[in-house]
Amino acid sequence: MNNKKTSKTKSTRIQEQNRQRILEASLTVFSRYGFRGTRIDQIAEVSGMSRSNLLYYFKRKEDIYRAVLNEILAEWLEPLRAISADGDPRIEIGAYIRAKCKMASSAPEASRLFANEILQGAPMINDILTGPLKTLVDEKAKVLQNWMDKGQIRRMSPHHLIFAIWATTQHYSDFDHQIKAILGKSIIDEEFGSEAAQSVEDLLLHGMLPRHPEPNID
Amino acid sequence: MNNKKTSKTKSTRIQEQNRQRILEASLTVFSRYGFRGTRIDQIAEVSGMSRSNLLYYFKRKEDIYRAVLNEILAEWLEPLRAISADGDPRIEIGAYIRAKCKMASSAPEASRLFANEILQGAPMINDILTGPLKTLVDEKAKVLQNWMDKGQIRRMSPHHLIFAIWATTQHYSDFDHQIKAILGKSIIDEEFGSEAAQSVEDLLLHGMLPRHPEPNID
DNA sequence: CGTTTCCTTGACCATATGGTCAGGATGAGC
DNA sequence: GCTCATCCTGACCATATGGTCAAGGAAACG
Repeated sequence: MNNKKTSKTKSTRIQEQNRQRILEASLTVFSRYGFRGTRIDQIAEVSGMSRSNLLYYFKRKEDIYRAVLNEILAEWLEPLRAISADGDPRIEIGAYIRAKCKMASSAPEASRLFANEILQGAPMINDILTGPLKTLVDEKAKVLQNWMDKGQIRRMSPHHLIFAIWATTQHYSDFDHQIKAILGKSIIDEEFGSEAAQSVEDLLLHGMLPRHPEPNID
Repeated sequence: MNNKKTSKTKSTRIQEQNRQRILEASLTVFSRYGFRGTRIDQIAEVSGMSRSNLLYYFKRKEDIYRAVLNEILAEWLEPLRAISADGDPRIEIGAYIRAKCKMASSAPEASRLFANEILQGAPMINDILTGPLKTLVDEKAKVLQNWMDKGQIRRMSPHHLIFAIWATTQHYSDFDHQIKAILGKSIIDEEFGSEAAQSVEDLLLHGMLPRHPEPNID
């Protein structure tokens, strides 16, 4: 039953395939309707397999949900982790913003899944938010604070700055439908994606960099 | 008190009261679980009345949902409408940002309801998004554009600027739970609310104002 | 008081939904 | 081909859910 039986039972490529198929379909449906609003049959339909078969791979609806969540969680936080205290803030934060925009463009459903989960009170990932996420954010806030102390970026609340980056970038995936209604363009569209990325990066960098064009301190 | 009871027109204070009670409870539940994830019984429970009685006032779940949506829609767009083309951009946009933050603080559920509706593809308000909302946004985008042409704010995509304001302000209500997990503070808390408002206003204004401290051009 | 209209309720129904199960189909190794 | 483990399915079940209904209260109003 348990995957990984060390040597032999390799979870049979077919198993690997179907699990993946289910997870992909689940991401689509869960990201749209949230946990409670999602019906197993929908996932089955989207994944193109019978509900019975789907339940053969995941005993419970909640199991699928948690699996999807876990699968994208690490990758989701990666860009923030990548911010280096030793780098130049313009470069580091600029890269972070671009990475987040890239993700909004290439994985909008993941963003919406988290949005949905948070909206519903984060019942499944609350421990992650208050644990690893908080730790990571606090750590990077210190990095920002350090840059501020050195005068490399303007003095402001580092936490709020992080929230602003999250908000502006994720907005393009979470509210994609609204933006589509207003502009007729979607973040999925690569061209619009880079246009949005540039806008956000420009606005935020200008907002956080000191007014007097900071002399190169090399 | 009973001014208009003679004709068959309802009003009937008791009716007015109960409808309101239902709408309030509905906002709470719908904003959390979205349309599909919400159960009528939940609304009944939160509103403190029997499901039968609730269905006496609203025949269908969808009727309640639409009613709530409509009730808060106009008020939701009001701040954007209030932006005056004749004012100073710093004042106008600053006021807009503060108004949006205020709403995020005082009516976070309304924000979350919209967020949920958009996430689910805006099935109920798509016509509003592509109609009145788009019109309003386009109109205000022109106002911004005009300010840019006059050099009062930096040149950038006005639409993306509006999105950035929406994103940063609404983030505090939509992702309140996440912020609470990280900072231990909620946008509901008045003190934190104004702290957030200041941060956002400061960051965005600095981001959009020209670098060289714009001389008063009065 | 009686009547009328409005308000509330519990019982009821059809269907949707999450989840189980026994057994049949399929494929891999022999 | 044969065997066994894996894979898949339709039938089935218990409960949840949206929604209806008839009838029992309460309030207005003469």
